Amino acid sequence: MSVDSDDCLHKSRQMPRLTRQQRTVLEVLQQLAQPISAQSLYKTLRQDHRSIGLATVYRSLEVLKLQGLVQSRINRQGESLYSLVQQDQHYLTCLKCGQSTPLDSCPVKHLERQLQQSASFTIYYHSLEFFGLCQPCALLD
Amino acid sequence: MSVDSDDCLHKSRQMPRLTRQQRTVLEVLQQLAQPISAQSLYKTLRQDHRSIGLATVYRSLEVLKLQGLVQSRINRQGESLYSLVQQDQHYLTCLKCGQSTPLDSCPVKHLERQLQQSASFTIYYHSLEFFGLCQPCALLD
DNA sequence: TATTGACTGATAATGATTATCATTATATCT
DNA sequence: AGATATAATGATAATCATTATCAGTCAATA
Ligand SMILES: [Mn+2]
Ligand SMILES: [Mn+2]
Ligand SMILES: [Zn+2]
Ligand SMILES: [Zn+2]
Repeated sequence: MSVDSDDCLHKSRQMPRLTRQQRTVLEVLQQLAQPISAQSLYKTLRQDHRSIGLATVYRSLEVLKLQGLVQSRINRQGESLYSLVQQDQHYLTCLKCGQSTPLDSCPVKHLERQLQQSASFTIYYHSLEFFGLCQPCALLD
Repeated sequence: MSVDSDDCLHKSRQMPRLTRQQRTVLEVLQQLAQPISAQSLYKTLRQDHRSIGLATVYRSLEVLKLQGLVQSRINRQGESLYSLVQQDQHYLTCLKCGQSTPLDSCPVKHLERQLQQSASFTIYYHSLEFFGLCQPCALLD
């Protein structure tokens, strides 16, 4: 009889329960539909009067990634954007103007499952992005 | 009758011929089998006594990307690595130890051609990478 | 050859991320 | 519970790849 039902969600080993700050960071990501940078997340929390240290924001995101809960991609300006792993979004990005258009579905879901089995590697998420020129930029030549 | 055979390689418009520095950067990438950072490329050229300014290295790489000749990906430390677009390499990367294992072939070549036609977007290259835990790191739990 | 605009390189500025370290919270004992 | 060891936090400083600046140089064209 489980007294603490939350335990069911975790592996048998001494998987450390998430700290208050780590849960806060996770909640922000859950409420957001879009990837967000660590800096923005930090500022968002300050405005909400739920401030946590900037270093802790970075550390929490790292922990959550290692748990397989959070993923990151790096935008044009070299800034990391974080989101839940279940957000599985991919983009066409223009090298000239930087505009990103999302694809309407993930083309490699199946491939990931396939790889998962062949390789001795636990896959948490993937990144896939196409780069080139959008129509307007291509016309300028 | 073409007097200058090199012209055949370029589009009709006034595609500016590459400058000496831009050609130097391109040559380094051609001789290398591995992606290289702008900083390393800069140092390599210094040792070769073919020095060009660091800013020019960055600018040249940008020009070459816009020409569809060069691609970049961002490594674990947030540093951009550059290579020729024809190098079509993808990795499994461990979130804990950072070790990257290359895949032995590109799983999305066909997909790229398919997208190219449907979308009004000129695709130069793509990035695809899988993240998770390698066996040793997964065992440590 | 003079004019014009693009390219270069030295250097300074930027800004996201990481390192440091004293403090605080949490877990593990007796 | 109280004592002790261990991990997490937050303020701040340090790092370092990249970008901005700007004066000087090169290259094309008339
Ligand atoms: Mn996907
Ligand atoms: Mn590929
Ligand atoms: Zn564009
Ligand atoms: Zn590993």
